[in-house]
Amino acid sequence: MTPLSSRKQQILRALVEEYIHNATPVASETLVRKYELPFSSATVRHELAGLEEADLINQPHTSAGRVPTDLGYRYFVEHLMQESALSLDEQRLIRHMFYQVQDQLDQWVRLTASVMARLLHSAAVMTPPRSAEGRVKHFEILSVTDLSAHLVLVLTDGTVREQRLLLETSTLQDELSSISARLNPRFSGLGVDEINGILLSYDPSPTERVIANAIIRILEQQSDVFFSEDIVNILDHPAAAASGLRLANEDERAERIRKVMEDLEHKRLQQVMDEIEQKRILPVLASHLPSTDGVQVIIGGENRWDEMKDVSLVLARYGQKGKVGGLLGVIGPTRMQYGRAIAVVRYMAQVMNELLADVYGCE
Amino acid sequence: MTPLSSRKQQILRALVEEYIHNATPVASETLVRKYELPFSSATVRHELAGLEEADLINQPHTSAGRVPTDLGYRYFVEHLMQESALSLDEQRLIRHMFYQVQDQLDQWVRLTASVMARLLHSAAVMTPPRSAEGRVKHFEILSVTDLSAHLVLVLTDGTVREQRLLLETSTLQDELSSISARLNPRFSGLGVDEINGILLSYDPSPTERVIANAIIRILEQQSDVFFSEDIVNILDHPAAAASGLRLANEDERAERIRKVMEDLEHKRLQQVMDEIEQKRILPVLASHLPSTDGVQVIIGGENRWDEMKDVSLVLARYGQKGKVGGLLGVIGPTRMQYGRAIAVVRYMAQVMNELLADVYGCE
DNA sequence: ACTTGCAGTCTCGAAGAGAGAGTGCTAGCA
DNA sequence: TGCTAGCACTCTCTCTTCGAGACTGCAAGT
Repeated sequence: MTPLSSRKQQILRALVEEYIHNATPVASETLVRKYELPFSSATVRHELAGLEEADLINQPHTSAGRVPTDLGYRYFVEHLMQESALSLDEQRLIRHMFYQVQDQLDQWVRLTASVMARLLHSAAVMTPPRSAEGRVKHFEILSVTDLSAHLVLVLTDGTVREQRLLLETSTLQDELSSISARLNPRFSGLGVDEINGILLSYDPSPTERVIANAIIRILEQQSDVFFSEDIVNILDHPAAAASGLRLANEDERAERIRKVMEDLEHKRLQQVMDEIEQKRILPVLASHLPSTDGVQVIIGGENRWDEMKDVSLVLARYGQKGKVGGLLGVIGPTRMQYGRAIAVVRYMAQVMNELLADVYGCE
Repeated sequence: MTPLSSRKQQILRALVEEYIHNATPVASETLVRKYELPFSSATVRHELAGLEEADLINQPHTSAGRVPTDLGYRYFVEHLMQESALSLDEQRLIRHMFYQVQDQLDQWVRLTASVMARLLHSAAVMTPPRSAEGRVKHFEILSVTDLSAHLVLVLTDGTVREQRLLLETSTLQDELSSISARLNPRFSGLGVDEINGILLSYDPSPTERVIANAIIRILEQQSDVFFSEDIVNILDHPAAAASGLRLANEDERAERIRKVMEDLEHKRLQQVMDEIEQKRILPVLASHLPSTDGVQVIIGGENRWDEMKDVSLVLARYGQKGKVGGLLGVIGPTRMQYGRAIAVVRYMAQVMNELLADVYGCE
C-alpha cells in the first residue's frame, strides 16, 4: 500500500475518532468544524474520495457521510491511534480488588473478565491459567463420606485442581491418607503418559485405580473459556423523547441513532459470544495469537472469519511462555475504543502476570 | 375473591395460553376460533368484561384484545394450568450430562443453570449448595511454592472449599503436613465462634494463624448466585421481510410483533439479572421462599417489588432442610410457559437432591 | 492548490388517509 | 334469562406522499 499523505492521515484519524464517538456517518463539514482542520470541507471531501479509493472508508449510500472500513480501523490502530493509559485511580481500584481476592484463585478469572467488561462496556473473554502439559507435584485426598472423597492436586506449574471421587468400597480418612502417602512419591513429577505406564506395570487396588484415573482426567482437562459481559442499560428513555426538548436537536438526533446502533451491536456481540462458546472460534483464536507477544487486535474477523463480522477482538496472552498462562481480552463492536481497550487489556495481562509470579513461579 | 364460573375459567385459560404463545393481545373472536369454544364471540366478550372487572385481564387500549394481568397469571398458575412433564428423552439427556460431570462438583451449578436456561429459553439462577452454619470436618494443606500453599477444607455438611494461602515464612510440604496433623484434631467439629475462641486461648505460630484465619474466612463466606442465560437469536431476519411473501399475512404480523416483544422482554430480563447480581433482590428471594417446600412462582414481583415488573420467577429449594442445599430457578417474562417451567424446575431440584444424596448425606 | 458555490441525490420525519381489528351496545330470539 | 347477531365506533398500524435537510461531487473562481 502506498503510504498516506500526512493530511490524509490527519483526516482519517479524525474520522475514525468521530465515528467511534458518535456511531454516525461522518460528514466532511463535521470534520472541519469539530477538529478544526486548517482547510475547507471541499478539500476534505477530495481527500475522503482518495481514502475511499484506498478502501479505508466507505459510504453507506451516496450522499451520506463516511464510515471506516475494517481496513480503515486497521490503519488507525497501527499508525494513528494512541494508547490511553488507565488513570491512577483506576489502577488503584483494580489493584485493590485483586488484593481482596488474592487468596481465592478461582475468582481471578471472573474478576479480570468483569473488570475488562466494565471498563470498556463490552464483553470480555478469558481462559483460566493453564500450562500446556501438566505434571503431578503433590496431591491429597480428603474423606467426605464413607463412599466419596475429594482429590486435590497440585501440578508442577503451580496450578491446583480438584475432583470428587466416588469410591467403590467404604474408606476412612486414615486409609486415604496412607494411600496418598504411598502414591505421592510414585506419581510425583510425572505426566499423563508416565502414569498410564505405571498403571500397566502393576496391579493397583480399586481405590488406587479410582485415584489414578481421576488424576489422569485432571491432567487431560481442556481449559474452558470464561465470559463476562457488561450489561449496558440500552433501554430507551421515553422520558427524554417525550419532553419535547428540541433545543439540542442535532445532538439529540445523533444520540438517537447511537442508541439504535448500540442496540444492534449488542445483539451482534451476543451472537458472537454464543459462537465462541460453541467452541467454533476458540481454536482459531488460540492459533492466531502466538505470532507476537504484545496485544493483538483482530478487526471484524479481518476478512477471514465471517462469524466475526462487525466485531473486533483485542487479545493478549498472559503468563510466561511455556509455563502457566492463558488468553485474555475483549470483544466489542468494530467501532470500539481501541486506544483504551488495548491499554486495558495490556494492563490486565500485566496484573495477571504479576499475580501469577507472586503465587506460582518464584524464580 | 368470588370463585369464577367454569366458563370464565375456560376462557381465561384459553386467553392466557394464547397470550403466552403469541404475545399479542387476544381478541374474543380469536378465542372462539382457535379454542373452539361452544359460544359466540359476543358471549366471550361479555365474560371478558367480567374478567376485566376482576382485574384478571387488561386492555392495552380501547378496542384492542385482552392481556392477562399479574393476578390473571396467578389464577392461571394456581387453578388452570397443568404441568407439562419433561419427555423421557429430555430426562435421559439431562441424566447423562450430569453423569459426565458427577465427579466435578463445581460443574453442577453451571450445568443445572445452563440446562434450565436452555430448556426454557430464558435465564436461570442458582446458588451453590451450602448449609447454614459450617463446621470443620477435615482439612489438608498442599504446598504450592515456598511461600504459598493451598488449603482444602471439608465441612461436616460434606461441602468442600478451598483457598490459597500466602505464607509469611518459607515452608515445605512436610512441615505443612505436620501442622495439618496437629490442627486437624483441634478444629474438627468446630464452627467459627469456637475456632475464634481457641485462637484467643493460645498463641499460634504465624503459619498456624494464617491457616486458622483462612478457615474462618471460608466458614463465613456468603454463597453467591450463579447465572445462566440462553442467548436467544432475536436478530431480525431482513431476508424474511424482504421476500414480499404476503400470503400468511396474519401470522406474519403476529410474528413481527412477537419479535419486538421478545426483544423488549430480553432487555428487561437483563436489567433484572443485573439487579439481582447487585444483591438487591436476592435476600428478598431467600426470605420469601421458605413458606412451602415445592416450587414457588412469583409473578411480576407480585406487586411487592417494582424491580421485578414484567418478570416472573419460578424457584425451588433443593437439598434437605437445614442441611446442605440452595435455591434454583428460572427468571423469565411474566408470559413464560409456567407449566413447563415449573416442571423443569421441579425436575432439576429433584436431580440435585439425588446428586447431593449420592455424594453427601448417606442416611 | 484551495475554496466557493451550486445542482443533484438520498434519507428521514411529519402528516394524512384508509384499512382493519376489536370492542361495547342494543335488539332480537330461544 | 341467557345467548347471539348486527352495527356503529374507536384506536392502531401501515402506507404514501412530500418537503426539509444533509452531503456529496463537480465546475468555476481566486
